[in-house]
Amino acid sequence: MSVLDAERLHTVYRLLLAEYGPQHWWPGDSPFEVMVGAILTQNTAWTNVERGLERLCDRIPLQARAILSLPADELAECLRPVGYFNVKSKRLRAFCRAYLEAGGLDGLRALETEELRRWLLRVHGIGPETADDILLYAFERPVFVVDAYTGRIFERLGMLAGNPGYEAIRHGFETALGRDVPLFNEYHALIVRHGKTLCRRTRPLCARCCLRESCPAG
DNA sequence: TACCAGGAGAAAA
DNA sequence: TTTTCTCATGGT
Repeated sequence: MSVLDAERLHTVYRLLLAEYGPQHWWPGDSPFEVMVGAILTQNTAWTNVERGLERLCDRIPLQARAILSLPADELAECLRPVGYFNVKSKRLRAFCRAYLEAGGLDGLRALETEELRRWLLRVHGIGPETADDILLYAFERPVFVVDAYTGRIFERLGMLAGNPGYEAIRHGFETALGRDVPLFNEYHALIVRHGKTLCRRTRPLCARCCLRESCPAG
């Protein structure tokens, strides 16, 4: 049973913010760069994404038409440091085609949040987490991003149980916290920061975890 | 050396 | 419908 109540979630947020400080996400100069980064960072460390973006931007401007103008194999070669470069080359091209067909940034901005989310999920290579990354960090829509760290950390805190699934967890956070874009932005970034630092599967259960002494789960 | 990373889609059961 | 497999470079 899940117990994602507002008070406990805010307590965890305050602890994380006190421990790590503001994370200033997303690291991208434009909404389009955020969207590209969201696709490239799937199951990949951000440092690898930065290398790939740098190689890509050395060749072309970071624009949908320019990306599509690159032959698929050359795009993949640019993306080699990212990992999964053949897969991500196809996904990025699919996104760029859909993006242009939808009328670019203005066309997508005109869509209501749920409509935009459905549009994103229809694009090859964009699943729930990537769609929500894009909604929150590129379009500033009040959508909470759930990732593997979220499930891992809040299960350990006793606030999630029984593998409730992506949508249920997302709904739980959004219901408890309200539609607060700055809070969602910082909270997800802090979860990732904490997860990277202390909560890998192979490490002891939050041995030095900043949440341990003040664990909202008691 | 082995494990993991800011997942998603295809294939198999 | 649910579970398992595949994609891949770079850091720890």
